[in-house]
Amino acid sequence: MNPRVKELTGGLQPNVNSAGCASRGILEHVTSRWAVLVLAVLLDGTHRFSELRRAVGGVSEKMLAQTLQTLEQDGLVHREAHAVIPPRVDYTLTPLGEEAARQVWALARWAESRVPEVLAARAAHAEAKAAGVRAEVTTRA
Amino acid sequence: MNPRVKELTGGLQPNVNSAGCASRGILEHVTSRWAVLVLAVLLDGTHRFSELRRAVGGVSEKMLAQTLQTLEQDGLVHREAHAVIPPRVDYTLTPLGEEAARQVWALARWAESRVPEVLAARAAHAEAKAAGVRAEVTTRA
DNA sequence: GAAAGTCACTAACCATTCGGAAGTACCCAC
DNA sequence: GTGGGTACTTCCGAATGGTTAGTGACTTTC
Repeated sequence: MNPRVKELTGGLQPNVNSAGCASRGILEHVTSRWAVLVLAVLLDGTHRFSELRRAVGGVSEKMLAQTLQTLEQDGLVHREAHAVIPPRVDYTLTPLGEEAARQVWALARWAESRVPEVLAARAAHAEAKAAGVRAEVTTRA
Repeated sequence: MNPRVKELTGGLQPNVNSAGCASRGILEHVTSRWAVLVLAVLLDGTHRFSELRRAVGGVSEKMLAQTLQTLEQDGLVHREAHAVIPPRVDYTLTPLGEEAARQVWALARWAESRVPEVLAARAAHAEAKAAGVRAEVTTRA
């Protein structure tokens, strides 16, 4: 496609780099703070609300409920409410959700495997900053 | 390992599901709103600040600067400032950053490929909600 | 000369989103 | 009666993000 035409028409293909593109919103949902963790946990199979709550350390019931609702709306998670008391709701990944979950699961494993390197980088950066060696491009008077 | 012992000691392996774990922070940084996009763009190679600003639609200079700083501190991005006027700063993925970038790049492509399905799910969900078919577990009086 | 432009940030202030705490309904156990 | 279980919802404050203006050192234009 002629680049000028693409620029004028905004392009016909989804592009996460385009601010108004639907794929941007989808990506934002999937990579949001709690969704990443919830999706990865659900890869183990169906979970109840309280099971998810316990599995994902630090999440509040509010944020969990909110996250699950978003994932359900996007069609990534299937919610099944049982007509029982106490209430029981099961959450399961849809096929679409599984695709996303596999990817964020790998990302989570990557983060876990790289803790020493990142911690070392942070320490080095803090040290360099304390020594004032970071090049200053725009110097404050 | 004995599950009881693991529970008491908090586990020795990094685990994103554990709220205080360093890997949680790493994952949060990598999956933060603008980092995902910046990492994916940098997979194409070194970029200047202004190039990144243009490539990632919708990001402000403030958020871009903030995101790049975080990525630099985590050791995912290498920042190289040139002693020239106008200022010129180049950003390049480190080997560590490349690993993360490849994963979020794949996720971005996935999001782009699944726009129709997600939009359909959202429409179906809105319709079901309007029809009031979502099962209510805790009914308001 | 003044004004505007380049670039990569930073500061100040306001807007939006997220988080903490409490509440909801209906049951059971002590 | 109190407290527990479950899956949410509501209210209000805290935190983050967005907008706007500013910074410095130069260059170009009028």
